[in-house]
Amino acid sequence: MKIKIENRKEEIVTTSSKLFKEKGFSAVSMRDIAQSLGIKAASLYNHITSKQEILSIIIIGVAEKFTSGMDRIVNSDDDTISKLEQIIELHVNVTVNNADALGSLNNDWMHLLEPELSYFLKLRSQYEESFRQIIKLGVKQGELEPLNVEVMLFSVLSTLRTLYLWYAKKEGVDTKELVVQMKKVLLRGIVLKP
Amino acid sequence: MKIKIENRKEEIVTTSSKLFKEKGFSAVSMRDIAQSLGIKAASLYNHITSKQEILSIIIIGVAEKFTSGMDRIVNSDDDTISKLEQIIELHVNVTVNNADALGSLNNDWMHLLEPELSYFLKLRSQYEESFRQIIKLGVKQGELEPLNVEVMLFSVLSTLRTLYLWYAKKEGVDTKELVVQMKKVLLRGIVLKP
DNA sequence: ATTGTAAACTAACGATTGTTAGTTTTGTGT
DNA sequence: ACACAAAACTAACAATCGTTAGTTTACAAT
Repeated sequence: MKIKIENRKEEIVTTSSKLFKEKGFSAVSMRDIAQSLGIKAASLYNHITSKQEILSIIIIGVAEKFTSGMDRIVNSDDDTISKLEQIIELHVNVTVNNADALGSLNNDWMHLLEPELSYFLKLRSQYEESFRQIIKLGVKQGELEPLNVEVMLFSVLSTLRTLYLWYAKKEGVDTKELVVQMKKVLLRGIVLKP
Repeated sequence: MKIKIENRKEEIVTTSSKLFKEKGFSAVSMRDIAQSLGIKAASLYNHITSKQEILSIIIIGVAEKFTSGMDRIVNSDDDTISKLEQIIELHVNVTVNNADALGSLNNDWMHLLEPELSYFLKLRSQYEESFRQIIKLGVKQGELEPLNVEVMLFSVLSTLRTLYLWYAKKEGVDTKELVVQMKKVLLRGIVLKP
Protein backbone atom coordinates (compact mmCIF):
# COMPACT_ATOMS: atom_id res chain seq x y z
CA MET A 1 0.00 0.00 0.00
CA LYS A 2 1.55 3.30 -0.99
CA ILE A 3 -1.29 5.49 -2.13
CA LYS A 4 -1.60 6.97 1.34
CA ILE A 5 1.21 9.49 1.05
CA GLU A 6 -0.62 11.53 -1.60
CA ASN A 7 -3.61 12.04 0.67
CA ARG A 8 -1.66 13.80 3.37
CA LYS A 9 0.14 15.90 0.78
CA GLU A 10 -3.18 17.00 -0.68
CA GLU A 11 -4.37 17.85 2.82
CA ILE A 12 -1.33 20.07 3.30
CA VAL A 13 -1.96 21.82 -0.01
CA THR A 14 -5.66 22.45 0.56
CA THR A 15 -5.09 23.62 4.13
CA SER A 16 -2.32 25.93 2.93
CA SER A 17 -4.63 27.30 0.23
CA LYS A 18 -7.15 28.35 2.84
CA LEU A 19 -4.51 30.04 4.98
CA PHE A 20 -2.83 31.74 2.01
CA LYS A 21 -6.20 33.07 0.91
CA GLU A 22 -6.81 34.66 4.32
CA LYS A 23 -3.42 36.28 4.93
CA GLY A 24 -1.26 35.76 1.87
CA PHE A 25 1.67 33.41 1.31
CA SER A 26 4.27 35.52 3.12
CA ALA A 27 2.21 36.00 6.27
CA VAL A 28 1.59 32.28 6.76
CA SER A 29 4.37 30.30 8.46
CA MET A 30 5.09 26.62 8.20
CA ARG A 31 4.14 26.43 11.88
CA ASP A 32 0.74 27.97 11.04
CA ILE A 33 0.14 25.34 8.38
CA ALA A 34 1.25 22.53 10.69
CA GLN A 35 -0.96 23.75 13.52
CA SER A 36 -4.00 23.77 11.24
CA LEU A 37 -3.30 20.09 10.55
CA GLY A 38 -2.62 19.24 14.19
CA ILE A 39 1.04 18.35 13.65
CA LYS A 40 4.45 20.00 14.08
CA ALA A 41 6.11 22.05 11.37
CA ALA A 42 8.99 19.63 10.86
CA SER A 43 6.53 16.83 10.10
CA LEU A 44 5.38 18.66 6.98
CA TYR A 45 8.72 17.84 5.38
CA ASN A 46 7.87 14.14 5.28
CA HIS A 47 5.40 15.09 2.55
CA ILE A 48 6.66 18.23 0.83
CA THR A 49 10.15 19.54 0.10
CA SER A 50 9.58 23.23 0.82
CA LYS A 51 7.06 26.00 1.39
CA GLN A 52 7.69 27.00 -2.20
CA GLU A 53 6.57 23.59 -3.44
CA ILE A 54 3.19 24.10 -1.76
CA LEU A 55 2.77 27.43 -3.50
CA SER A 56 3.78 25.99 -6.87
CA ILE A 57 1.30 23.13 -6.61
CA ILE A 58 -1.52 25.51 -5.73
CA ILE A 59 -0.85 28.10 -8.43
CA ILE A 60 0.34 25.97 -11.34
CA GLY A 61 -2.46 23.48 -10.74
CA VAL A 62 -5.27 25.99 -11.09
CA ALA A 63 -3.50 27.99 -13.81
CA GLU A 64 -3.36 24.86 -15.97
CA LYS A 65 -7.07 24.31 -15.47
CA PHE A 66 -7.74 27.75 -16.93
CA THR A 67 -5.33 27.07 -19.78
CA SER A 68 -6.84 23.74 -20.76
CA GLY A 69 -10.33 25.20 -20.53
CA MET A 70 -9.38 28.12 -22.75
CA ASP A 71 -7.70 25.81 -25.29
CA ARG A 72 -10.90 23.83 -25.63
CA ILE A 73 -12.90 27.01 -26.23
CA VAL A 74 -10.43 28.48 -28.71
CA ASN A 75 -10.39 25.29 -30.76
CA SER A 76 -14.17 25.09 -31.04
CA ASP A 77 -15.93 26.54 -34.06
CA ASP A 78 -18.59 28.39 -32.08
CA ASP A 79 -19.24 32.06 -32.69
CA THR A 80 -17.79 34.84 -30.53
CA ILE A 81 -20.76 35.27 -28.20
CA SER A 82 -20.84 31.55 -27.51
CA LYS A 83 -17.11 31.49 -26.82
CA LEU A 84 -17.40 34.37 -24.38
CA GLU A 85 -20.25 32.59 -22.64
CA GLN A 86 -18.10 29.48 -22.35
CA ILE A 87 -15.26 31.53 -20.82
CA ILE A 88 -17.69 32.83 -18.20
CA GLU A 89 -18.82 29.27 -17.47
CA LEU A 90 -15.17 28.19 -17.22
CA HIS A 91 -14.38 30.84 -14.64
CA VAL A 92 -17.47 30.17 -12.56
CA ASN A 93 -16.79 26.42 -12.55
CA VAL A 94 -13.09 26.73 -11.70
CA THR A 95 -13.90 29.29 -9.02
CA VAL A 96 -16.57 27.16 -7.37
CA ASN A 97 -14.30 24.11 -7.32
CA ASN A 98 -11.03 25.83 -6.40
CA ALA A 99 -12.10 28.89 -4.44
CA ASP A 100 -9.16 28.91 -2.04
CA ALA A 101 -6.49 28.40 -4.68
CA LEU A 102 -7.60 31.52 -6.56
CA GLY A 103 -6.38 33.72 -3.74
CA SER A 104 -2.80 32.61 -4.34
CA LEU A 105 -3.25 32.66 -8.11
CA ASN A 106 -4.20 36.33 -7.98
CA ASN A 107 -2.04 37.65 -5.16
CA ASP A 108 0.89 35.33 -4.46
CA TRP A 109 2.17 34.38 -7.91
CA MET A 110 5.08 36.83 -7.57
CA HIS A 111 6.52 34.66 -4.80
CA LEU A 112 7.03 31.76 -7.16
CA LEU A 113 10.68 30.99 -7.92
CA GLU A 114 12.14 30.08 -11.27
CA PRO A 115 11.39 28.13 -13.32
CA GLU A 116 7.78 28.08 -12.08
CA LEU A 117 7.52 31.88 -12.19
CA SER A 118 8.32 32.08 -15.89
CA TYR A 119 6.06 29.14 -16.63
CA PHE A 120 3.17 30.81 -14.80
CA LEU A 121 3.73 34.12 -16.59
CA LYS A 122 3.76 32.30 -19.91
CA LEU A 123 0.47 30.56 -19.16
CA ARG A 124 -1.09 33.83 -18.04
CA SER A 125 -0.04 35.86 -21.06
CA GLN A 126 -1.12 33.09 -23.41
CA TYR A 127 -4.50 32.99 -21.71
CA GLU A 128 -4.91 36.73 -22.06
CA GLU A 129 -3.83 36.62 -25.68
CA SER A 130 -6.37 33.91 -26.52
CA PHE A 131 -9.07 35.99 -24.85
CA ARG A 132 -7.89 39.07 -26.76
CA GLN A 133 -8.05 37.31 -30.12
CA ILE A 134 -11.60 36.13 -29.48
CA ILE A 135 -12.65 39.72 -28.76
CA LYS A 136 -10.79 41.11 -31.77
CA LEU A 137 -12.44 38.65 -34.10
CA GLY A 138 -15.81 39.44 -32.56
CA VAL A 139 -15.34 43.13 -33.27
CA LYS A 140 -14.17 42.43 -36.81
CA GLN A 141 -17.13 40.21 -37.57
CA GLY A 142 -19.61 42.70 -36.13
CA GLU A 143 -20.63 40.61 -33.13
CA LEU A 144 -19.10 42.98 -30.55
CA GLU A 145 -19.16 46.75 -30.17
CA PRO A 146 -16.17 48.51 -31.82
CA LEU A 147 -14.72 49.62 -28.46
CA ASN A 148 -11.16 49.56 -27.14
CA VAL A 149 -10.15 45.91 -27.06
CA GLU A 150 -7.94 46.21 -23.96
CA VAL A 151 -10.72 47.86 -21.97
CA MET A 152 -13.18 45.17 -22.99
CA LEU A 153 -10.69 42.40 -22.22
CA PHE A 154 -9.64 43.58 -18.78
CA SER A 155 -13.09 44.70 -17.70
CA VAL A 156 -14.53 41.25 -18.24
CA LEU A 157 -11.40 39.46 -17.01
CA SER A 158 -11.18 41.52 -13.83
CA THR A 159 -14.67 40.54 -12.83
CA LEU A 160 -14.06 36.88 -13.60
CA ARG A 161 -10.75 36.84 -11.74
CA THR A 162 -12.13 38.32 -8.54
CA LEU A 163 -15.30 36.27 -8.52
CA TYR A 164 -13.78 34.09 -5.77
CA LEU A 165 -13.85 37.07 -3.41
CA TRP A 166 -17.59 37.55 -3.39
CA TYR A 167 -19.45 34.53 -4.76
CA ALA A 168 -19.01 32.69 -1.44
CA LYS A 169 -20.90 35.08 0.77
CA LYS A 170 -23.89 35.36 -1.57
CA GLU A 171 -25.92 32.32 -0.62
CA GLY A 172 -28.93 33.56 -2.55
CA VAL A 173 -27.41 32.72 -5.92
CA ASP A 174 -26.65 29.19 -7.04
CA THR A 175 -24.05 28.33 -9.63
CA LYS A 176 -26.44 27.85 -12.52
CA GLU A 177 -28.20 31.14 -11.88
CA LEU A 178 -24.87 32.92 -11.28
CA VAL A 179 -23.70 31.91 -14.75
CA VAL A 180 -26.91 33.21 -16.30
CA GLN A 181 -26.69 36.52 -14.48
CA MET A 182 -23.02 37.06 -15.23
CA LYS A 183 -23.48 36.40 -18.92
CA LYS A 184 -26.13 39.11 -19.05
CA VAL A 185 -24.22 41.64 -16.95
CA LEU A 186 -20.81 41.15 -18.59
CA LEU A 187 -22.02 40.85 -22.16
CA ARG A 188 -25.13 43.05 -22.28
CA GLY A 189 -24.39 45.56 -19.51
CA ILE A 190 -26.67 46.77 -16.76
CA VAL A 191 -28.42 49.73 -18.38
CA LEU A 192 -31.98 48.98 -19.45
CA LYS A 193 -32.34 48.48 -23.19
CA PRO A 194 -35.46 49.98 -24.76
CA MET B 1 11.35 75.70 10.16
CA LYS B 2 9.59 72.51 11.08
CA ILE B 3 7.60 71.60 7.98
CA LYS B 4 10.45 69.40 6.77
CA ILE B 5 9.56 66.32 8.78
CA GLU B 6 6.39 65.67 6.84
CA ASN B 7 8.25 65.49 3.55
CA ARG B 8 10.44 62.59 4.59
CA LYS B 9 7.48 60.81 6.11
CA GLU B 10 5.57 61.14 2.85
CA GLU B 11 8.59 59.78 1.02
CA ILE B 12 8.59 56.74 3.28
CA VAL B 13 4.88 56.18 2.68
CA THR B 14 5.04 56.51 -1.09
CA THR B 15 8.14 54.33 -1.33
CA SER B 16 6.49 51.72 0.89
CA SER B 17 3.38 51.83 -1.31
CA LYS B 18 5.44 50.91 -4.34
CA LEU B 19 7.15 48.03 -2.54
CA PHE B 20 3.91 46.75 -0.98
CA LYS B 21 2.28 46.78 -4.39
CA GLU B 22 5.05 44.60 -5.84
CA LYS B 23 5.36 41.98 -3.10
CA GLY B 24 2.72 42.64 -0.47
CA PHE B 25 3.02 44.09 3.02
CA SER B 26 4.30 40.93 4.70
CA ALA B 27 7.04 40.27 2.17
CA VAL B 28 8.57 43.75 2.47
CA SER B 29 10.91 44.34 5.40
CA MET B 30 11.77 47.61 7.07
CA ARG B 31 15.28 47.07 5.70
CA ASP B 32 13.84 46.84 2.19
CA ILE B 33 12.02 50.14 2.65
CA ALA B 34 15.09 51.82 4.11
CA GLN B 35 17.32 50.59 1.31
CA SER B 36 14.97 52.04 -1.31
CA LEU B 37 15.39 55.40 0.41
CA GLY B 38 19.16 55.05 0.78
CA ILE B 39 19.12 54.96 4.58
CA LYS B 40 19.26 52.36 7.36
CA ALA B 41 16.18 50.69 8.79
CA ALA B 42 16.56 52.23 12.24
CA SER B 43 16.49 55.71 10.69
CA LEU B 44 12.91 55.16 9.57
CA TYR B 45 11.82 55.39 13.20
CA ASN B 46 12.74 59.06 13.33
CA HIS B 47 9.69 59.61 11.11
CA ILE B 48 7.22 56.80 11.76
CA THR B 49 6.36 54.79 14.85
CA SER B 50 5.96 51.36 13.26
CA LYS B 51 5.55 49.39 10.06
CA GLN B 52 1.87 49.21 10.89
CA GLU B 53 1.60 52.99 10.86
CA ILE B 54 2.85 53.05 7.27
CA LEU B 55 0.21 50.55 6.24
CA SER B 56 -2.53 52.49 8.04
CA ILE B 57 -1.60 55.75 6.37
CA ILE B 58 -1.62 54.13 2.93
CA ILE B 59 -4.89 52.27 3.27
CA ILE B 60 -7.00 54.64 5.36
CA GLY B 61 -5.87 57.58 3.24
CA VAL B 62 -7.09 56.17 -0.06
CA ALA B 63 -10.15 54.53 1.49
CA GLU B 64 -11.31 57.93 2.73
CA LYS B 65 -10.89 59.36 -0.76
CA PHE B 66 -13.31 56.78 -2.09
CA THR B 67 -15.71 57.44 0.77
CA SER B 68 -15.77 61.20 0.32
CA GLY B 69 -16.18 60.80 -3.43
CA MET B 70 -19.08 58.42 -2.97
CA ASP B 71 -20.75 60.72 -0.42
CA ARG B 72 -20.69 63.55 -2.92
CA ILE B 73 -22.28 61.35 -5.58
CA VAL B 74 -24.94 59.93 -3.26
CA ASN B 75 -25.98 63.40 -2.13
CA SER B 76 -26.41 64.75 -5.63
CA ASP B 77 -29.81 64.68 -7.30
CA ASP B 78 -28.62 63.23 -10.59
CA ASP B 79 -30.29 60.17 -12.06
CA THR B 80 -28.94 56.63 -11.69
CA ILE B 81 -27.00 56.50 -14.94
CA SER B 82 -25.28 59.77 -14.15
CA LYS B 83 -24.39 58.57 -10.66
CA LEU B 84 -22.89 55.37 -12.02
CA GLU B 85 -20.88 57.39 -14.52
CA GLN B 86 -19.59 59.56 -11.69
CA ILE B 87 -18.55 56.46 -9.73
CA ILE B 88 -16.56 55.28 -12.73
CA GLU B 89 -14.91 58.70 -12.99
CA LEU B 90 -14.14 58.58 -9.26
CA HIS B 91 -12.38 55.24 -9.54
CA VAL B 92 -10.39 56.21 -12.59
CA ASN B 93 -9.26 59.47 -10.98
CA VAL B 94 -8.32 57.90 -7.64
CA THR B 95 -6.54 55.07 -9.44
CA VAL B 96 -4.52 57.36 -11.66
CA ASN B 97 -3.46 59.52 -8.70
CA ASN B 98 -2.88 56.74 -6.15
CA ALA B 99 -1.97 53.71 -8.23
CA ASP B 100 0.50 52.23 -5.75
CA ALA B 101 -1.74 52.63 -2.70
CA LEU B 102 -4.47 50.56 -4.33
CA GLY B 103 -2.34 47.44 -4.09
CA SER B 104 -2.39 47.59 -0.30
CA LEU B 105 -6.05 48.66 -0.23
CA ASN B 106 -7.02 45.52 -2.11
CA ASN B 107 -4.60 42.94 -0.76
CA ASP B 108 -3.09 44.07 2.56
CA TRP B 109 -6.04 45.47 4.50
CA MET B 110 -6.25 42.28 6.61
CA HIS B 111 -2.89 43.16 8.15
CA LEU B 112 -4.29 46.31 9.71
CA LEU B 113 -4.56 46.18 13.50
CA GLU B 114 -7.43 47.49 15.59
CA PRO B 115 -8.89 50.02 15.63
CA GLU B 116 -7.89 50.76 12.03
CA LEU B 117 -9.09 47.37 10.82
CA SER B 118 -12.65 47.93 12.03
CA TYR B 119 -12.63 51.46 10.71
CA PHE B 120 -11.53 50.29 7.28
CA LEU B 121 -14.16 47.54 7.20
CA LYS B 122 -16.81 50.06 8.14
CA LEU B 123 -15.78 52.41 5.33
CA ARG B 124 -15.74 49.55 2.86
CA SER B 125 -19.15 48.16 3.76
CA GLN B 126 -20.67 51.64 3.75
CA TYR B 127 -19.20 52.25 0.31
CA GLU B 128 -20.61 49.00 -1.01
CA GLU B 129 -24.00 49.75 0.55
CA SER B 130 -24.16 53.19 -1.09
CA PHE B 131 -23.32 51.60 -4.42
CA ARG B 132 -25.96 48.91 -3.83
CA GLN B 133 -28.68 51.47 -3.08
CA ILE B 134 -27.93 53.39 -6.25
CA ILE B 135 -28.32 50.20 -8.28
CA LYS B 136 -31.50 49.17 -6.46
CA LEU B 137 -33.13 52.53 -7.08
CA GLY B 138 -32.05 52.37 -10.71
CA VAL B 139 -33.78 49.02 -11.14
CA LYS B 140 -36.89 50.23 -9.34
CA GLN B 141 -37.16 53.32 -11.52
CA GLY B 142 -36.63 51.37 -14.71
CA GLU B 143 -33.22 52.80 -15.56
CA LEU B 144 -31.35 49.52 -15.07
CA GLU B 145 -32.07 45.95 -16.14
CA PRO B 146 -33.96 43.90 -13.51
CA LEU B 147 -30.99 41.58 -12.87
CA ASN B 148 -29.51 40.28 -9.63
CA VAL B 149 -28.33 43.34 -7.71
CA GLU B 150 -25.32 41.63 -6.10
CA VAL B 151 -24.05 40.40 -9.45
CA MET B 152 -24.40 43.86 -10.98
CA LEU B 153 -22.73 45.49 -7.98
CA PHE B 154 -19.71 43.21 -7.75
CA SER B 155 -19.20 42.88 -11.48
CA VAL B 156 -18.83 46.62 -11.89
CA LEU B 157 -16.95 47.06 -8.61
CA SER B 158 -14.48 44.25 -9.35
CA THR B 159 -13.46 45.90 -12.58
CA LEU B 160 -13.10 49.32 -10.94
CA ARG B 161 -11.13 47.93 -8.01
CA THR B 162 -8.56 46.12 -10.14
CA LEU B 163 -8.14 48.90 -12.65
CA TYR B 164 -4.82 49.75 -11.00
CA LEU B 165 -3.39 46.44 -12.17
CA TRP B 166 -3.74 47.06 -15.87
CA TYR B 167 -4.27 50.74 -16.68
CA ALA B 168 -0.56 51.44 -16.21
CA LYS B 169 0.78 49.23 -18.96
CA LYS B 170 -1.72 50.41 -21.54
CA GLU B 171 -0.07 53.56 -22.86
CA GLY B 172 -2.44 53.77 -25.79
CA VAL B 173 -5.36 54.97 -23.66
CA ASP B 174 -5.35 58.31 -21.89
CA THR B 175 -7.43 59.03 -18.80
CA LYS B 176 -10.20 60.92 -20.59
CA GLU B 177 -10.63 58.23 -23.21
CA LEU B 178 -10.36 55.47 -20.57
CA VAL B 179 -13.34 56.95 -18.73
CA VAL B 180 -15.38 57.08 -21.92
CA GLN B 181 -14.56 53.49 -22.81
CA MET B 182 -15.22 52.14 -19.33
CA LYS B 183 -18.61 53.84 -19.11
CA LYS B 184 -19.64 52.13 -22.32
CA VAL B 185 -18.26 48.70 -21.44
CA LEU B 186 -19.48 48.61 -17.83
CA LEU B 187 -22.89 50.14 -18.43
CA ARG B 188 -23.81 49.03 -21.95
CA GLY B 189 -21.81 45.79 -22.26
CA ILE B 190 -19.67 44.60 -25.15
CA VAL B 191 -22.16 42.78 -27.35
CA LEU B 192 -23.19 44.78 -30.43
CA LYS B 193 -26.66 46.29 -30.14
CA PRO B 194 -28.78 46.23 -33.28
C1' DA C 1 31.31 80.73 16.87
C1' DT C 2 27.83 78.38 19.54
C1' DT C 3 23.71 76.07 20.24
C1' DG C 4 19.76 73.23 19.18
C1' DT C 5 17.53 69.93 16.78
C1' DA C 6 16.31 66.92 12.89
C1' DA C 7 17.87 62.91 10.96
C1' DA C 8 21.16 59.93 10.13
C1' DC C 9 24.18 56.22 12.13
C1' DT C 10 26.01 51.58 14.78
C1' DA C 11 24.91 47.88 17.56
C1' DA C 12 22.11 44.95 19.48
C1' DC C 13 17.67 42.70 21.51
C1' DG C 14 14.33 38.89 21.56
C1' DA C 15 11.20 36.68 18.54
C1' DT C 16 10.23 34.20 14.54
C1' DT C 17 11.44 32.32 10.05
C1' DG C 18 12.23 27.94 6.87
C1' DT C 19 14.58 24.00 7.28
C1' DT C 20 17.61 19.88 8.81
C1' DA C 21 19.15 15.94 11.70
C1' DG C 22 18.24 12.40 14.40
C1' DT C 23 14.77 9.74 17.02
C1' DT C 24 10.40 7.70 18.31
C1' DT C 25 5.76 6.31 17.37
C1' DT C 26 2.23 4.12 14.58
C1' DG C 27 0.27 0.80 11.82
C1' DT C 28 0.29 -2.82 8.33
C1' DG C 29 1.99 -7.17 5.88
C1' DT C 30 4.29 -11.38 6.76
C1' DA D 1 5.64 -11.94 17.14
C1' DC D 2 8.45 -9.47 14.05
C1' DA D 3 10.03 -6.41 10.51
C1' DC D 4 9.55 -2.43 7.89
C1' DA D 5 8.27 1.87 6.40
C1' DA D 6 5.41 5.94 6.88
C1' DA D 7 4.85 9.77 9.54
C1' DA D 8 5.07 11.81 13.57
C1' DC D 9 8.24 13.83 17.14
C1' DT D 10 12.20 16.89 19.76
C1' DA D 11 15.86 19.91 19.26
C1' DA D 12 18.34 22.89 17.04
C1' DC D 13 20.58 25.84 13.15
C1' DA D 14 21.50 30.23 10.74
C1' DA D 15 19.08 33.97 8.90
C1' DT D 16 16.00 37.54 9.19
C1' DC D 17 12.31 40.09 11.43
C1' DG D 18 10.55 44.71 13.76
C1' DT D 19 12.21 47.56 17.00
C1' DT D 20 15.04 50.11 20.72
C1' DA D 21 19.01 52.54 22.78
C1' DG D 22 22.57 55.39 22.46
C1' DT D 23 25.59 58.17 19.48
C1' DT D 24 27.12 61.03 15.67
C1' DT D 25 26.41 64.11 11.74
C1' DA D 26 24.38 68.07 9.22
C1' DC D 27 22.65 72.34 9.20
C1' DA D 28 19.84 76.42 10.40
C1' DA D 29 19.05 80.10 14.01
C1' DT D 30 21.11 82.89 17.29
